Amino acid sequence: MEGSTQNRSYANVILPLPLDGLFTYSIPRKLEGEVRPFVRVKVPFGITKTHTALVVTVHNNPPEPGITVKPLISVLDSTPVLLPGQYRLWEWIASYYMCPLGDIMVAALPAGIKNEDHYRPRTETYVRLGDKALPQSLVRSPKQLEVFNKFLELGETSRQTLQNATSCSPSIIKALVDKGFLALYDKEVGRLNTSGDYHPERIKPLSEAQQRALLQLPPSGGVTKTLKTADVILYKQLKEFSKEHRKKPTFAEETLWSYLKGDALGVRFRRQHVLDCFIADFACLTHRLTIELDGGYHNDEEQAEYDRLRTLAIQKLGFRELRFSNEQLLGNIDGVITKIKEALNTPPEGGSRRGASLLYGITSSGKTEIYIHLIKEAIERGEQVMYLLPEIALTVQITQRLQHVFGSRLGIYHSKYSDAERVEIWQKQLSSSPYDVILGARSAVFLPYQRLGLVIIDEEHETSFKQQEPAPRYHARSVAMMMASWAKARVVLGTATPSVESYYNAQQGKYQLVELRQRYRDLQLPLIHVIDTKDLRHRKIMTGLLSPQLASAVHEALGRGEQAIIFQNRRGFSPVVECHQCGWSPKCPHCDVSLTYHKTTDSLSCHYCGYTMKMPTQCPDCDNRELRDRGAGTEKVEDYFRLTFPEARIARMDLDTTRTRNAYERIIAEFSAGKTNLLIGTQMVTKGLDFDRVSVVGIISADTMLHQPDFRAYEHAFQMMTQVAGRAGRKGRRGQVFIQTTHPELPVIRHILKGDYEAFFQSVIRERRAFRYPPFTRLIYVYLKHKDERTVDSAAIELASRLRQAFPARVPGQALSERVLGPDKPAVSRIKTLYIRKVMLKLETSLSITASRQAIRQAVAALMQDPRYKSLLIYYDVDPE
DNA sequence: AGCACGCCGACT
DNA sequence: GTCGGCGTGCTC
Repeated sequence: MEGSTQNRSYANVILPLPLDGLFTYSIPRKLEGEVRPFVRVKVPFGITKTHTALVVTVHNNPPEPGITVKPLISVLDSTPVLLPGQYRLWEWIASYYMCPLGDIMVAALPAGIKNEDHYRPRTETYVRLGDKALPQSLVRSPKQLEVFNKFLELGETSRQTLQNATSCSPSIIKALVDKGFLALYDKEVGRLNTSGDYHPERIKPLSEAQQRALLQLPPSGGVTKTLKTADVILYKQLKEFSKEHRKKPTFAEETLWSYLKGDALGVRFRRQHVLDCFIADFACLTHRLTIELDGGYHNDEEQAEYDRLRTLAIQKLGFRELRFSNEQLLGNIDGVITKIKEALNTPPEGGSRRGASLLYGITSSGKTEIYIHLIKEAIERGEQVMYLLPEIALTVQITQRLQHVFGSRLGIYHSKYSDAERVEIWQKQLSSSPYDVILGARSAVFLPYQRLGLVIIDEEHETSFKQQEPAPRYHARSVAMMMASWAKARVVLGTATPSVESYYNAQQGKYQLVELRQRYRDLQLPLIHVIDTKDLRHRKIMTGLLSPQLASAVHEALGRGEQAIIFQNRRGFSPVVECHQCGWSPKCPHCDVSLTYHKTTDSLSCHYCGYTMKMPTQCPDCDNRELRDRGAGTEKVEDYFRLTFPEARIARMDLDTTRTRNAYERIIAEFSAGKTNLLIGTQMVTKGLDFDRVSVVGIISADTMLHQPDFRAYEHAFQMMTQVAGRAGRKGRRGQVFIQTTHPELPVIRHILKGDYEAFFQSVIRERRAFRYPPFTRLIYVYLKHKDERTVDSAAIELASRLRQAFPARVPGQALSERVLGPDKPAVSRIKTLYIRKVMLKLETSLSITASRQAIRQAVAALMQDPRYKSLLIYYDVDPE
């Protein structure tokens, strides 16, 4: 706008949007001195919006003509929020995983840094009931009605939540607002130092009367929501309570006191599980905790609560706990550590990076002791340590243990932590006194590290290190190894069931292989039985879900006061419901999947988009009342066990029972304490939990794992089953594992049975080589999405042929040498009303990645020239799991 | 992503 | 004739 172009400077920034590339803004004179790389700035974007962007470069080159430059609005930081090396990592991820830089910014920065000046409250658009619903204007469009019903069900929520819950476009909500049914307002969320993400408003549904009045429906009208009266009452009390006590000590403290004194309000809080949400808050705010509560408890429950609070205090305040447990030491620990250290300090021939070690140790062979030892040494050298674990393995057991050893030098970082806490850790890592050790899930790779010296990736084989759904689809193991190589840091990969890639690398001499073959105190490996369910069913010996062998083993174990774990890798009651007469089966209206029946809620739900409906009482096609369910999920397994073992104390652990903040830990704690003795669950039960009294593990059906249409199916099946099997048999008795399958003859099963990883690896690697799969090739999936099926289909066919030109088969005419496969309809070929196709690229590792990526981008760009494909959505999955 | 613009069909 | 659905394009 101003005339002078002298000395006028510009900033190139990243926006937290799924857009590639940087945007250029001019820097107003008065802000010139403040804008530096990696400070956040507020910028105008589009006609109405402003965003918090991150400055990457400051320069004097006016942008190309035709681009209008807007001035940035303000500068939010006086010091950078990123270390220089971090941006390099972002660039690497964006290019390697073929995703927009903006998506990486979204994934990397905690929301509090990303969205606003984190010292001020952040606002979110919330939806409430409109005040002037026009009497005659009924909600006519089915989409609007769906959204509105969802709103009635959820109560006041953020606009985003409502949008996600219904997978609707923003315009639908806007339409409802225009009609006066809904209204929007800004709400402050995510204040610093509140760790619960609990918003009382969220649990306030509308009364039935309100709903009906609003919808102008007769009493039996379309709204079928059961109101939770208790929630409303609770909410009111919460509100009044907080109003009264605003000036006093924090709400959380009062609430907690109220509970501890046992007065009525507190008791109700307890019963409602609301208290849990405040405990972390409380621990975060005050030191008085340990002093005031000490000795003040009367019974076991309070004692347990106290222990929990103390743990939180240690975590949140860096409070130093001076109690050390007697670490059980293995006889050979010194030898092992010497060997690892040797490996870590000797770079492989010709390589510039430090060596990486693959620590292959069977369950309870003492891997954690080794990590602790290595971490201590790294700290002594003045280095920082990044310790990655899969989300589900980050349990109290492991965090407490490290807490005991490293106290305030340890920071914990994962998605269950509130945003405020994540911001705090981020800030601390930027400061002059960062945590020496970060224990975290995959997103911990994005934290700033100033002097990274050791990277530990535990449960290295876990597929959850690879992010699946929103971009960036990165593999934390690969990212961490990249970081380590830049920082010249040492790497330890630990696992009881190495991934095929890592073990192959070890064999090739890229990693040093360290094996721990001895189990702690010479614990015996469990005895594994493979049960041929096809045969048993055929001979009518088995009719339900359980073979007689497994049933009697469970029976005996429980009788002896021992415990059992039952694994079924599928949640819900049954994955398919079907009409007995005409074969009709309920499908998701938005996705290409059958709806899963959930008995606890008597509803059908889609595990891809979250769509839910009531279970119909009769078939809508032929009115037949007999709807049968096929297949079994954890709910059905639970039901079955309750019938078969009425005396058992059963707990179920899956996504549905662990929704709330502390449910997971509670289930584990109860099982660990023996309050329950039969644990039924999905993958969650396989993870790093050490129970002493589990003598039987049952795998209800191995078939679901073996039949995945995926080249990694056997690898995953082997890992999963070996991991569950490892839960059996701790002290004393030798554990027993029962694997029920209709394919007992498969080599994988044999390998699991013998616990023979080497043989399993050999058979898999042979196949991978023959069929040119990783680690011999690199896979890139190209996904195409569109709401019209014919459009995606033709686009996918065209893209595949363009790619085939760029990547011809190595030997023309020989199917096995194809580099481009597909297009395919993925197993779930429609999600959230979009049809999906996939083209697979199988590229030799010898091909240049950079050149390949460019060729792919070119092919896609050429495809997008076609006006029919303008609303086509394309994204990539590099190194899919 | 999210917002505005602009084109179509179903109502006053 | 207009309202409001929905598709398209653009954002420094």
